[in-house]
This record gives sequence, structure tokens and C-alpha cells, in this order.
Amino acid sequence: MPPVRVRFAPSPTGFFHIGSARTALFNWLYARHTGGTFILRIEDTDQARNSEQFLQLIYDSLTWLGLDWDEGPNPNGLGERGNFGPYRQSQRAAIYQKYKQQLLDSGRAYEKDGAVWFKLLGERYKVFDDHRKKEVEKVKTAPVVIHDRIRGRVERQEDEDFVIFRSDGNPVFHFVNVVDDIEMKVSHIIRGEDHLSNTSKHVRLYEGIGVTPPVFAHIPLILKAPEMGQGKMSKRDKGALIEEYQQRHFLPGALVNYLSLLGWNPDDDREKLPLAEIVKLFDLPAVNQSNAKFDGRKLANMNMTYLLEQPADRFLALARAYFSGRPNGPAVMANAAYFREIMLLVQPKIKSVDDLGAYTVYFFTEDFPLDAKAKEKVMAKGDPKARLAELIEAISAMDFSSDAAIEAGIKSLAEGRGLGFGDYQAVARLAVTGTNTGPNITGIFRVLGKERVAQRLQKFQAET
RNA sequence: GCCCCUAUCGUCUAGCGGCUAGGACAGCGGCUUCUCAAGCCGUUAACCGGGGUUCGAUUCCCCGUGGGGGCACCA
Repeated sequence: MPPVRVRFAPSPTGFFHIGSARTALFNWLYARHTGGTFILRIEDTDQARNSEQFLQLIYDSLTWLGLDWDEGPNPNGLGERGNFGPYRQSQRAAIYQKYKQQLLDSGRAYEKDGAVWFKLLGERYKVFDDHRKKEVEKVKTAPVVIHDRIRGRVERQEDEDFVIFRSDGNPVFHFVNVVDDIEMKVSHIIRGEDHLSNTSKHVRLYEGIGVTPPVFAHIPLILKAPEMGQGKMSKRDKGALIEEYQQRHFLPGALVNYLSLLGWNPDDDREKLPLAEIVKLFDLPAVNQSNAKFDGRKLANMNMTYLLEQPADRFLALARAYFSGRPNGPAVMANAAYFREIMLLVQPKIKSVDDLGAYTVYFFTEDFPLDAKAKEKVMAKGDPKARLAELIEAISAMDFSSDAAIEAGIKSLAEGRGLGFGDYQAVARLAVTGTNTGPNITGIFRVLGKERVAQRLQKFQAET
């Protein structure tokens, strides 16, 4: 068996899409699973649409996801790794010329209308094409048989010559793709199913050049969620861009885990898997053949699961990164010990790092919002005003040294009146945080301190 | 229009001829009397249709239908 060499070959012509990330991931997983090589090749032949910004985005997104490449360009123009470069198609013109000449010389290509065409072998005939509304020349050929590692045997007729060099002198995708895969000794082409129909062209090109085609593996596509309409996910769909998850401070590991489950699964019921385990279990024949619809809720759940188990220091680093990007960041993080206590109090409660701001406002300002609906709900039950008054009266004598002490203080207050802790909890929470959700009220009391709690309770009483 | 791929709960999926069709997310209900978007427990919900093959089809084959993709001097 020749060594496994796979490649991810994006074009820097747009934002980095979740489908691209999944294709990159499956290639990366297969390379890591087999001990092979993962190549990054930049397909930047479309000069009109390329941009350096989008190129940088490819590097950033792959790096953020943890999909490191063994061969390919280095970000920031720092040269490249690997012995099969250059890894940007815009720098490989001489190689394409060489292969073009070879096909011309061997009679497998010809010039017409200023373009270079690949020539199919067989009897020619003309036919009117209804779809394109013009007469086209067809070639009688045997069907191309593709042995796909995921699809099995696929047969497709390739019956028209096609352009490999445009009249402006630039090579087209099919040609450069095949030439590069040959030159870079790519052993397995793992790509989206949208390329399955192109594969017959590619196989003919391999044959024309005189090289045995590599192994093909066409993975299913990611489709829009049902509520987002029909068809495959496009860049305009919500949740389609990797950048978005990065900005929302998702955990890349959670996204990778979720993506790996779109079209693949381990042999058991596990869903949350360490990356090393996915690498160990991943294989091409286990990949599904049908497309998968994207489910942002399941991703969000996965992200939350990962968040919950982050060690304290790691979570704190995530929280700092999040607040660093916010206007009130410096103020929020000014007191490191205070910040740490709040974040750890809140970690088990949030679904996503970007909930942190809204979820912790009341720790950092006296001017926090009051949730009207929550107020209505809390004030409608029992006699919250009486409870509030009792709490205000009792608080100066209460011990705030620990959660347990606070709990004991409120409980003894309640028991003296034949009430329960819960009778005080709701109104206290509303007065001190402005909401009816959040971490344990005892924890909030402790972190805020007796003085501020007392002030807030009084202020609320005065305003209600 | 032509070609290719595909088809199990709303969604991701397990199943590879005989199963009470399993799990997860979402939903719903309950518990947790310290709330809740968390946790725990429970629960609703699926084999697209029609023909075959077979003692027996969710499973194999064919035909429909649905879904997806492709049919450029885009990639």
C-alpha cells in the first residue's frame, strides 16, 4: 500500500463555510487515522474572485479548529512545508503548461476558439441539446466506472470534450485539480458529493495523462435545517460560517465533535468523543451515503457539554478572552479574584461563553436591568413584600462567610415563621439580580457581599 | 430536460433477513422545594409507496415518489 496522502483544496473566494470545514475534517481525520499526510492546497486560479483576506481566513479557521496540515503554505507568507510545492495554484503555472503540452503532443488535447480542449476518444456525432439550446458534438465512449470508497461502484457517461485551458490562457479547475493531485501524489480524494459528477471528467484526464486514478471517496453534503428552507447549506444561512462560531466563542473541540457526527458515527451510541478516539475509529467505509441536515441546537448542546467539563483555569481563560473583546472588559476583569469567583459560580449554568455578559451583568453594576416578566411572576406568588421586609430586617445579623452559613441564616429566618427557604429565594433573587434565573442565591449573596445585597434589597423595596 | 447520488422518529443516527425498531438533540411531563436556560427521571415520535425474491423483509432487487447534487472558457 502506498502511503496515504490526502488534501484539502479550498479556494480563497469566500468565507470559510461549515461544509468546507467538514470536508477538511474528514480528510484530516483520515490522514491522522492512517498515519498519512494531510496537505493544504490553495486553489487560487480564479484571479477575479480571490482575495488575501479570504486566504487568511482559511488559515485562521483551520488553525482554530485544530486541523493542522503537514504540507502546504504557512500563514503570513512564511514560506511553506512539504516537497511537492508550490502549494498555491497561482504559482504552479509552469507545471500546468508542461501537462498541457504533454496532452497536446500526445493528441489528447487540441485548440479551438483560443481555448484548449481535452479530447475524448471515440466516434463523433452531433446532437441538439435542449437544456443548453444549441447543437453540441458528442463522442461515443464506454462509461467511466468509479470505485468510490463510500458510494461503491458508480458509472457515468462522459461524452463531450471539455475545456482545460480558457481562451484567456488560464487553466480550469478540472485540469489543475487533477494535475496537482498527480504531482502531489495524492492517494485518496475525499471531497463533497457535489463533485461526484465531475469525477468522470477527472478519471478521463488521469487516463489521458497516463496515470492510475487515486481512490475516490465522496462524502455526503450538509443541508440546511428544515426551518431554513431546502437545499445544501449556503454561506448566507445562519450558522454556516466558521468565523461565526469563533466570534461567539464556541469551543472548537465541540464543533469538531459535532461535525464528525454529521455523516459518520462510531460503532456504538457514544456521541461526545475525545478527538483522539474519533481519530482512532474514523474510517472511510463507515461514512454515510445520505446527506445530513444541520442542527444548530444539537451543536449548541454539544458546546454546552464541553463547556461544563472545562477545568476552572481553562474556563477562566475562555471567559477572559470573551470579556477582552467587550467594551466593559477591563472594568469587569479589574478585580481578578472577584472575576474568578463569579465565573466559577456561573460556569455550570451557562450554555455558551457568549451568554456570559448578559448572565453576569448584576455583578458589575448597580444599574442592571429588571426583567418585567420575572417580576410579575415572582410578585404574584405568596407574600413577597413581607418576605423582603423580613429579610432586610434579618440581614445585618446574618453570617455571610460561606454559602452554608447564608443558607442556614435564611432557613432559620424561614423556620421561625413556618416558611421555607424558597419563600425568600425568589424575591431576594429578583431584588438582587433583576431576574428569576441564575446560580444559587447563596452563592450570589456571598460573592456580592452583605453590604451590596442589603442595599439592593432596600432599593427594591423602596421602588416596589 | 438529461445524468449521478440518496431514502428509519421534527433533526443526527443504530440496525447489515426473524428486534417490544435502540441512542442522542429538540419537544412534552415530572423530580430536585434554591430559581433556571443546568441536572436527574420519565415520555411523545420513524422504517416513503407499489411490485417482486424469500418460510419471513426496515434490511436484497425493480419501478415510482420524495430529497440532494451535477450538466460553464466558476471552483
